[in-house]
Amino acid sequence: MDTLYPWPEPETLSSNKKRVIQKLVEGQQCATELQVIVLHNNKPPQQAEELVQKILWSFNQTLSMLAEAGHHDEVISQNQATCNDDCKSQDSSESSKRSLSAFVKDKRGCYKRKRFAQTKIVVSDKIEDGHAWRKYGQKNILHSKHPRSYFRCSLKHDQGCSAIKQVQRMEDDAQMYHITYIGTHTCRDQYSSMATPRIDSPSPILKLESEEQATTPSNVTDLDSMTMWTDVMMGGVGFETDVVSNMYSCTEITCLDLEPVELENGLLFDDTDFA
DNA sequence: AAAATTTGACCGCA
DNA sequence: TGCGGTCAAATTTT
Repeated sequence: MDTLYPWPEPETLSSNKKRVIQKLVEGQQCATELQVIVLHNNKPPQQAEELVQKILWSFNQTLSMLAEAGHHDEVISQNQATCNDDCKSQDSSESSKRSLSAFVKDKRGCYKRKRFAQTKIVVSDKIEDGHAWRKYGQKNILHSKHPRSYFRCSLKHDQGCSAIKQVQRMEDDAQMYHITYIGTHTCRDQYSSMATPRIDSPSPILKLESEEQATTPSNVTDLDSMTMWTDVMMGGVGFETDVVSNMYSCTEITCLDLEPVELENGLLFDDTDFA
C-alpha cells in the first residue's frame, strides 16, 4: 500500500525522534514558564490560565506517548528473551513449574521494570500531593528503620496513568517523608480527592497523622491548590525547569534533587496492566 | 458489594 | 545470590 509520506529508515526515525522530543520539551518548558507568568499575574484571565494548562497537558501527553512507544519494541524483545530462557530450562522442575504458572495459570510476576523513568525526589512532612494514590506494596529495606511503601496513581486503570511514588520515613526524622515520584502523570486527576493512603500502617504514629489529615481537609489554600496543579504539570517529561518547583512546590515540599532527564527514554509502561 | 490495603511470592538486576 | 520492585490473592475497610 502506497503512502504519501513513507516512514524513514529506522536510524533516521530514531534521530528524528530525538529532535522531535527535544523540540517538544522546549515547548513544554516555554509553556511552563508562561504558566508561572500567568499565575503570578494578580488577576490572570481565566481563559489564559485554561489555555496554558491545555498546552502543558498536551505536551505532557505527547511526550508520554512518545516515551511509551519508544519502549514498545524493547518490551517485546525482553519478553521473548524471557520466554526463550524459560523454555530452555525445561529440565529443571522448579523452573518449568514457574514458567508454566507464569504463562498458563496467572500473570503473577509477569511485569517489566520501569527504567529510565523521570524521577523527582522530595522531602515533606505530608505525603498527600493532590493526587489519588493506590498502595500496591510495602517492603522492609535493608538497614532502614522504616519500610518503604509503593503507590501508583489511582487512575492507572481508568486512564492508564503510569505515575508511581515511593514513600519512606526519614531515618533521622520520622516526621518527615522521603518521597520519590517516578514517571509522569498522564491522567487528569488534579481535582480529585486529597486521598491520603496509609503507609507503614502498623505504625500508630502514622495512623494518627493520617486521621488528622483526613479530618482537616479544608486547610487547602489557594496556594495549596496551585501547588497541586503545578505538581501535575511537573509530572511531565522534562520538568527540570526549576522555575516551577522553586516557586510553588517548596511552600510545602523541599526539592532535594532533580535527576537528569533522559530524553530518549521515558516510561517503560507495564503493558500487562491493560490486559 | 466494591474499593482499598496487606502481605507473601515472584522477578529482574547488580 | 540478595535486594528491591511488583503482582495478585486474601483481608480489611468503606
